[in-house]
Amino acid sequence: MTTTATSFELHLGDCLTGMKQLPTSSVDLVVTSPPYNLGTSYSTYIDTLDRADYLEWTRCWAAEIRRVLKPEGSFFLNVGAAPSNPLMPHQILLALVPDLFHLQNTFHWIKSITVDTRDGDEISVGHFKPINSQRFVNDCHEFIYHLTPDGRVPLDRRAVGVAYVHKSNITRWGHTGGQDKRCRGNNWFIPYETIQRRSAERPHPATFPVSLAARCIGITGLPPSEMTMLEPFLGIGHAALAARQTGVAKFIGFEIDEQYFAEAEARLNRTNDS
Amino acid sequence: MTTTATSFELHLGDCLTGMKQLPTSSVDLVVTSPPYNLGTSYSTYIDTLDRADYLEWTRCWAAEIRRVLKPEGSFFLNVGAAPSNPLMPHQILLALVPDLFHLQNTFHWIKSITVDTRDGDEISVGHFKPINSQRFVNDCHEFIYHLTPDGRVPLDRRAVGVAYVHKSNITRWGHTGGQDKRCRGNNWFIPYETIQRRSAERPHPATFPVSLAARCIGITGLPPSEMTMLEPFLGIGHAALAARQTGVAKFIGFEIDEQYFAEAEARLNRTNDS
DNA sequence: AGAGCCGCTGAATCCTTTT
DNA sequence: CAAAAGGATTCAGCGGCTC
Repeated sequence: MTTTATSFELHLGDCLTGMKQLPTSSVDLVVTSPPYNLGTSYSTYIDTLDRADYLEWTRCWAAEIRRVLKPEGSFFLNVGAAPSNPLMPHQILLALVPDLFHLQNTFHWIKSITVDTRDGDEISVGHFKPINSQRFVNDCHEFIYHLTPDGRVPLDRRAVGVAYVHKSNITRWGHTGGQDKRCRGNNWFIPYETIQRRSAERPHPATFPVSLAARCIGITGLPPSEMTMLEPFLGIGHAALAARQTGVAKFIGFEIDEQYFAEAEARLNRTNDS
Repeated sequence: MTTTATSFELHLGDCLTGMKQLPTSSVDLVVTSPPYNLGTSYSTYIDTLDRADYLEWTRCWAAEIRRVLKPEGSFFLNVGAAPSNPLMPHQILLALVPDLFHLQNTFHWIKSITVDTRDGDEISVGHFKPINSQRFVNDCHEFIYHLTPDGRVPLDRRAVGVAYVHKSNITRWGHTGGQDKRCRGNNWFIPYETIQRRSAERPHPATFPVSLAARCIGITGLPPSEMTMLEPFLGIGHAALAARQTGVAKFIGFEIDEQYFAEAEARLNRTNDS
C-alpha cells in the first residue's frame, strides 16, 4: 500500500452555499454534469423550475465556479440533450459564454457510432439504445464544453492522445519525443458500461463514466498530485472516483441529495480498500 | 442510357432574391451549408459582416426557406465551428429556433474518431487534420441540424440504417422485414476525401461531402422521383451531385459566386456524361 | 399506459464427442 | 450402446425512452 497526501471532502448540502465558502482562485479543475431540469426523475431535487429560472440558476452556480477557479483552471461542463428539450445544451452554453467564460474547446462524448474501417466494412461500437419513434433518431451524443477564464489555458493534448495510424509520423516531428501519440481530437468515444452492470450498482439516472472525468483530468496536463478539483453536483461520485484513480491531491464535492451522497461516499470508500 | 424526368436549375445570383420567386410550400428538402462569416477565404463573398448583422441575414434567408418548405419538408443545416468563433453554430441555431423552425433532430458529422472495438483494441478512422496549438484540440465535428416546421415530420430511419450487431434482432420483431438494418443514431461518421484529392479538384474552402447530402435525402423517406430539393448556397454543387445520384426529380440551386457556379455546373455536367 | 426497440446476458436447449 | 461431458445455438428478459 502507498500513502498519498490526498484529501477528499464530500459535503452533503447545496453547492451554491458550499462554494461560497471556498477561497477565490483556489481550484484547478471542475468536472460536472448539472441537473438537466428535463423531467428526469431525480430523487429529491425539485426538477421543475421553468426555463428562464433554470438558466438563471445555472448562471448563479457557474459564477461561483468562475470565482473559485484559478486563471489557468479548466471547467468541463457535460450537458446532454433530450427529445423534449433539444435546445437546452445550446441555451446553457450561451448563458455562460461569453459573460462568465470563454469556450476554449468543445468535446463531443460519442456513446455509440458506426464507422467505416480502412478495410471497407462498417462496424458499430458502443451500446445502442433503441427508441421507438417515427421522427426522432437515437441520441448517442453529449456535449463536454471546455470553459476557461480567458480561452488561453494550455493543455497537454497528448496526455490523452492516441496512436498514430501511420507510424512514420512518430519520427517525423520533434514534438512526439519518440512516443507513438498524437492529439485525440474533440470526438471522445466513451461507451457506457452495460446496463445490467449499471442498474445493479447505481440509482443515479444521468451520470458520466469515470473514464470521461479521467480524460478531463489528463488533458489539463497538470500533475494530479498538485491539483485541486471541484465537483458541485457530485451525484454518485464518478468525478471523485476518477480523481482517486488518477491521484488528485484535493477533491471537493457537494451533493444535496442524501441518497446520492451516501452512494458516493460508499463508492469512494470501496475504492479505498481495494 | 436511361431517361428520367428530372430538372436541375442552377441559378447564378443571390439566393434571397431567387427564393422569393419560388412558390410557397413547394420544396420537400433543403440541404445547405451557409457561408460561415468566420474569415474563411471565400472568393468574392463579403465575409466581414459583424455578428449581429450576420445572424439577422441568416434569419432572412432561413425565413424564405421556411416559406417555400412544405409542412412535411425537412431542412438540414450544416454548420461547423471555428477556433476564432466557437459559438457560431449555437448562435445560428438559436436565431432560427423556435421562431422559424423546430429542432427535430441534431446530427453530428464525425469526420474522424478513435474508437475501442469489441475486441478491445483502439482504432482511428477518418482523416485526422493536425493543428499546431497548445490550447485547442483538433475539431473533427460539424453540426447538421434537422429543422422542420412543426417537429413532427416522419422519417425513414432505416433507409440510412446500419447492420445489427446481434443478428438475432432481425427476426425478433416484425418491423425489419427480414432485413439486417437498424436506425443509425445521430452520429454520422463521414470521412473527408483526402486533402490531396480535394485541393487538386476544387477551390471551395468549406463544403460537405456528397454522401452527407445523400444521407439527408435518404432519411426523409421520400421517393426521390417525386422530390423537390433546394440548395440556396450551392457552392461547388455537392448537394446537386447527391440529388443527381439518388434520382431527385427537381433540384433548384443558387450561387452568387461566378467561380463556384461555373465549377458546380461543370461537375454536374461531368456526372451527366458518365 | 402499454407496446416497441436492440445490445447484452444468462439460462435453456440442442448437438456432438468422450467415457 | 448408454450416460455424461463439452460445446454451440436459441431465447426470454432487462433497461430506458418514445409514441
